[in-house]
Amino acid sequence: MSLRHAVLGLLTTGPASGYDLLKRFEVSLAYVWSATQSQLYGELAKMADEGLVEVAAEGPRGRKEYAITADGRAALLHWMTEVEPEPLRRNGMLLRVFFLHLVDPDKAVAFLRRQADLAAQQHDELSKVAELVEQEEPDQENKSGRVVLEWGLRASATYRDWARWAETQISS
Amino acid sequence: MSLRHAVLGLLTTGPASGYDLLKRFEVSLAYVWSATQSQLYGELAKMADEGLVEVAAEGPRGRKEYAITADGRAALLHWMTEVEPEPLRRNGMLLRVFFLHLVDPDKAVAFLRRQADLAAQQHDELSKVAELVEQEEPDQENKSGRVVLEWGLRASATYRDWARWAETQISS
DNA sequence: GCATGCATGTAATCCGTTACATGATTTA
DNA sequence: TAAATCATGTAACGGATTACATGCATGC
Repeated sequence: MSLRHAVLGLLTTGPASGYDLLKRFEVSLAYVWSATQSQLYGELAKMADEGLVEVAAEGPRGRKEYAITADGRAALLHWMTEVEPEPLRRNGMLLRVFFLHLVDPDKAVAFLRRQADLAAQQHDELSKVAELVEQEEPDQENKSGRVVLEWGLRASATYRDWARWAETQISS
Repeated sequence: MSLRHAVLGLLTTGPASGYDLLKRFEVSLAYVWSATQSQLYGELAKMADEGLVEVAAEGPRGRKEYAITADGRAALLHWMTEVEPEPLRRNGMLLRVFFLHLVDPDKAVAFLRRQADLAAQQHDELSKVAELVEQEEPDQENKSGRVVLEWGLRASATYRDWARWAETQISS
């Protein structure tokens, strides 16, 4: 049920079409909340029905620009502060590690090495993003973004270091 | 598609009924892979159809004990080493943080404080589990479990420290 | 005029959750 | 004998993915 809240959040910076939103899901929200194209269009239609958004303008090629309504804004704020985030309960990487004693030790090591490499790579990419962001003028809006970025940096470093440590545990 | 692999992994230690498996999902796999009762029974029936598991024994109250087959074992090993884990792409807590500039600063701080507390609590609980586990005789099977536990310890500590740091960022 | 990008929509299928429904066995 | 636990199954619904389908506008 969070897709609509992600949409509402994105619309707080101004009206946007489904197409615009899709790109913002792919870029800024890539690792925070993902959505497919067909999911988005369907959800926007439902949200318009329910009065959370409205079509503010129509453009060429059937483009519809949606704007958040007062009801939509209220729903967003309620969800942000009154609804508890669901803890994550599915992690395919960890599920594999849980049964890692079943595979050849060299395959287990290769698996962990790969996870460490992926995490290291992600950490490097985020570090580059962080450099760019640090040069921007700070404001309220990008402050939240920086806090999320910092989470990414810390999480990827933790993941990388854990995978390297795990490798030593399996080998011994 | 990982539910079946979780089931196969659990069955490598011996035959079990849907009911047995459900409890193991709730306890050992709680934060690794969750499943509901109706999902499990449905999946076991499908897996039996496909020859990944078989009914090895029947007991009182209609109890059916499932055992992993050679095909099931092959499917599990293939998935473990040849199929890349899906990166996580949805995190409701981070989605809220991404839009945290939209709420009153005191509500934002309260949100982060709560996340820090939850993470700290989880870290404490896992620490207690770790103490118990360290007293067990080490073997191949619990080695994987310890590696997962270590992930939990590191992830919860990172999460806790990040949330405390984020609080200072929002307040300033 | 052709390729690329903009732009929306629908259908089929799968996975997951919630709720309902039923009944046998054990234990206090 | 009543309560707790063991044990399985199904139906309805909602959310997510994949694939299909279509067509306009812009820039080269």
